[in-house]
Amino acid sequence: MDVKTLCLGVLVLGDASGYEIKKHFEEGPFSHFHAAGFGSIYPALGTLLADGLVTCTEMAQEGRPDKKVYSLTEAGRRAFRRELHKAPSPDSYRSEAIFMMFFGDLLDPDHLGEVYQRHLAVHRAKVDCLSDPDCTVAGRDRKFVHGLGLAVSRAIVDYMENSRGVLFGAGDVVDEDAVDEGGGGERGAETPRAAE
Amino acid sequence: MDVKTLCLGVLVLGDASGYEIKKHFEEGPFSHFHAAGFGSIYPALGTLLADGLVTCTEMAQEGRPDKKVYSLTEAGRRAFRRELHKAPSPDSYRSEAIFMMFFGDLLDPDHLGEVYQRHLAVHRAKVDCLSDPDCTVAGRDRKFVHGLGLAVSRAIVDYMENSRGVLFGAGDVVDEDAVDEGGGGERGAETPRAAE
DNA sequence: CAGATATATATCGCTTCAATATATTTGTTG
DNA sequence: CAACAAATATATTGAAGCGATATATATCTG
Repeated sequence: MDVKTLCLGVLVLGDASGYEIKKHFEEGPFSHFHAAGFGSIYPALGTLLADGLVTCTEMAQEGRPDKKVYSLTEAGRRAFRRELHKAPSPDSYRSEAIFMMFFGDLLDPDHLGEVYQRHLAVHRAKVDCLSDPDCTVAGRDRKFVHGLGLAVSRAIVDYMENSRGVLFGAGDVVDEDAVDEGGGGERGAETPRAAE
Repeated sequence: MDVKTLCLGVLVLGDASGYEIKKHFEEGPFSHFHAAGFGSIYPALGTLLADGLVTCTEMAQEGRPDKKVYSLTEAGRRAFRRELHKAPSPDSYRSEAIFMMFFGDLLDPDHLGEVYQRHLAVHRAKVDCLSDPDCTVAGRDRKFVHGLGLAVSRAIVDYMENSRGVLFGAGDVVDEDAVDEGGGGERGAETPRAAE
């Protein structure tokens, strides 16, 4: 399944521009199980347009740059359903943070603590986001997928909180305040201190 | 973090050939959170060799084709530790199966049931594999990562079993024996013909 | 008023992936 | 025992995708 199909999937939910499609992968309901960057979305939309699977309406807006809003055609909808009926390729999960923790014995304890805290913070933020009532979705299948994402993130948070000692060794607990956010400045909300 | 670093990580665990490195990503402890194919492993090993981060011993074995066994050099070990101290890039999880279930309303009910059963079977197999005492690893950090993988797979299995009704709708239960897989076979099992 | 952030599209080069080619041995099955 | 499939082992190639970057403008923040 390529980026073309992913784009068709977003367009099933409603018309969108390339920029908005990317936001769907970053923030929307797709963010838990797929991703795509500009470098693949724009060429994909070009191909889809050439193949007649989408149409494009240029919206010259005052202020912001022109917006190219893409809509699914009937042929596009059919092509999407056809793709959905193929056999799914196996899941792939990649986590550099977990890779680093796996080699924790080679790591500077401070850095290990930072990687651990950051990873935990990311998944806590995900739980918060998915628990937010604003974020609820319509339709039984959407609800199912939403719940699955929440269950996984909760499992990660629970495990990491309860098995902290396995990673850091009992009696050798790293000072938690030392690993305060400071310079990183990405999406991670402030780190609520862990259970102790 | 590129494939070169991933290969160095495998070689930290012990000398290996390209073929064996790939098996580590398919079956070993890395399989839960990373992957790499031949098309990236062999070029990566070539670069590492040219950079002096690994050495290569050609083992002319009777029977099977020659085996090129790679070993980490001191420079390689240093380079690996340096890489490990960079900031990890965010996790990425991609699942075509979940994508399909998300659009379950557009799917043939048979195909939806198949995708669901297959996905559940894959994660049940993962739980079995990780619960197997043969599979236990040494070292507190390895144990931590191992436990994390198990926790996630368990959460997926539990959620999918308990929330079956959300996806399929109460009263419209799909026959379970139709797509049963048994415990043992993992990905390679025979493909029951899909719709089309 | 400066600088950062958000909206919006697009391209380039490098990395990575899936498929395929080659060669040999071991296991299976009719 | 011949025929075939599967495992062991390395390598290449073409296509796809990702990260970084360029461009342009508007709004928000200090």
